[in-house]
Amino acid sequence: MKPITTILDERISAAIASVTGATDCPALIIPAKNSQFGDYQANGVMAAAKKAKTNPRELAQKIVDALEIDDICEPPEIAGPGFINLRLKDEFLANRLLEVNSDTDRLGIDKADNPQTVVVDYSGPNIAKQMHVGHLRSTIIGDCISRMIEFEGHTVIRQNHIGDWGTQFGMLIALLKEQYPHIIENPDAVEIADLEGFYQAAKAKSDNDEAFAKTARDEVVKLHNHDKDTMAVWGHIVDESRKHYLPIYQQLSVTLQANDERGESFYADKLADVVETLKEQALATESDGAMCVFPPGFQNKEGNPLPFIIQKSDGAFLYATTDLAALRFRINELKADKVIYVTDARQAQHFNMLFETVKMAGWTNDEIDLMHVTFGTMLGTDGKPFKTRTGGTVKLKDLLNEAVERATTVVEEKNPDLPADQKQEIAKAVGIGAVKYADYSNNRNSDFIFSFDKMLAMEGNTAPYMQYAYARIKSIERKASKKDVDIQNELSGIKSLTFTDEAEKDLAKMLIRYDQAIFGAAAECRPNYLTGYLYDLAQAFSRFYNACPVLKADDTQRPVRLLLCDLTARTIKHGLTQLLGIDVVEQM
RNA sequence: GCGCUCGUAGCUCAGUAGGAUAGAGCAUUGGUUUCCUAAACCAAAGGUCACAGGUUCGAAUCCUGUCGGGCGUACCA
Repeated sequence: MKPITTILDERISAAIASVTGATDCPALIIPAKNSQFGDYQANGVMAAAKKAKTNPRELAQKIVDALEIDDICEPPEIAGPGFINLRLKDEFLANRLLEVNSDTDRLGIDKADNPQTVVVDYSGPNIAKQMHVGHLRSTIIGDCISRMIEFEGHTVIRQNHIGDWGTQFGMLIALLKEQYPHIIENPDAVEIADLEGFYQAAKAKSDNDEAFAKTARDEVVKLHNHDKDTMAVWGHIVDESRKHYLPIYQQLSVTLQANDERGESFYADKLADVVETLKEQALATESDGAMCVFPPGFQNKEGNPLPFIIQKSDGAFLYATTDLAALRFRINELKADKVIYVTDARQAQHFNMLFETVKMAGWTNDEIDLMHVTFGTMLGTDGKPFKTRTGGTVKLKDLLNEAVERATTVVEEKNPDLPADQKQEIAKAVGIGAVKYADYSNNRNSDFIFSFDKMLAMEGNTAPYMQYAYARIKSIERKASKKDVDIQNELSGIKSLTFTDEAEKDLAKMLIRYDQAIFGAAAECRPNYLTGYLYDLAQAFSRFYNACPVLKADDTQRPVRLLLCDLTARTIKHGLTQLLGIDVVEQM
């Protein structure tokens, strides 16, 4: 279905063109800022009047006179300096709602006309270490972006650019070989429960033991030469690390799979060629012994050109080199039309230089959209970077477990009589949902203060608020049979709708706006646009629920209300589970 | 120094191309439960959108400057 704003925009833009002759004056339709102004407003008339050098209110009148829109709206009103205010006709709203309602899979949202291939790079844990809170934002924001773009009908290629290569693996391999001499023959027999602890031990040993440090360096060389024994141990480390982070993805309902991994190791043998190519193009030059590209517009503290270093003076490659190789791969091999990097804002300069270098090298073109989706830092309630009480890094596993524990307490309090396994299911959905939602609902560019108390207060714009709205609808459905209401029968019998209460109409108007919420959120990679919509929807439902009895309504009102309930539940469920990866529960 | 980013109610935050009287939640005050889940609903109060200029019919939003916070700025990722 064509979005309402698009329909209105086309009609009014056409009217503007017919009156002024200008075809470059869009109507600028948005949902009305204030309900007293109707349902939608056109903001474009003032700009059009300026271009045509006429009085905006007079122009608005001419546009309204030329406008053919009475199949959709009540007679438009002109207000203020030249706004055109539009109010949907009940009949149009009702038909639109029926149409959305009948589309079980996509809720009236068409797939993209021109599907693209979109590479989304997110999460990217360093596998020698546990996932900590720093990985949370990239992981879940990237996941939401992937889900939204995929739902729009594009082909999404998820890339988990894991840190699985480099000097730290030399140390790990050296220590493993030392402690488990048989690891080469039978790596699977060696279980590394605490990979990070093991890594810390290896690092400490390397700092204090010169012989060990040399062995570790030798292992790095062997790694680069794909020495069979060393690779076997390395492969085992990667396997073991997967046991740590895949369950966390599962717990978070993040869609990343093992086969989305394309880590640094994958690009290791492509790095020399990256440097060679850039040298041949005379883009890479030597400076202080390092191979550097100098994209214009960047400078260092001394005011000199800032290098994008692609090879260290000792010959080693860096993450800039790997990112160059990865981006070239994504464009050439994965055929990306768009590449989205989801990392924190501190890396903005790095990605600007990366994109600039790739443009200079001619590896990309104007058709390909390279996008760095940034986000701010997660802070503690003291406004400083989020740490444990003792000042350590907060492990993601611990944080998620605490969220579920706290949610368990709330469930016990609110609903002590439910079966234990159901309480556990609710606590999991609420706890994890609250953590994810708190992140999604913020503007991702802001630093945000992580507070269990705030997110699990479960009031306001939080996941539990929406989960609760959903559960209340499910409760109505459960109660229906006891009151001799056959929901399926009533719903399927609906041929037309008549609204009898403002709360019904307000809810209906929210329900037909889901498409816009998704388009806006996906286009700008801003999950908070989607959560904002879902919150508005849940609020509209809560008001409706409060004002309009459903099961007790009479035969003329009940089918409409049942439909509103059913579609609200489906929309909330779709938004939460399909796009945000947050579970809903039947009861809470 | 240069660059990026932020500064909105007591607190935590929204504010989707420059649009109308700047919005939520928490906290505060008051109201709603013989009724489908009160994890809810309704209402009141709360603002110099850091500050100063500018652009224009109109600025939290764009430009310039100032102040303040965070981050980045040559071989970590």
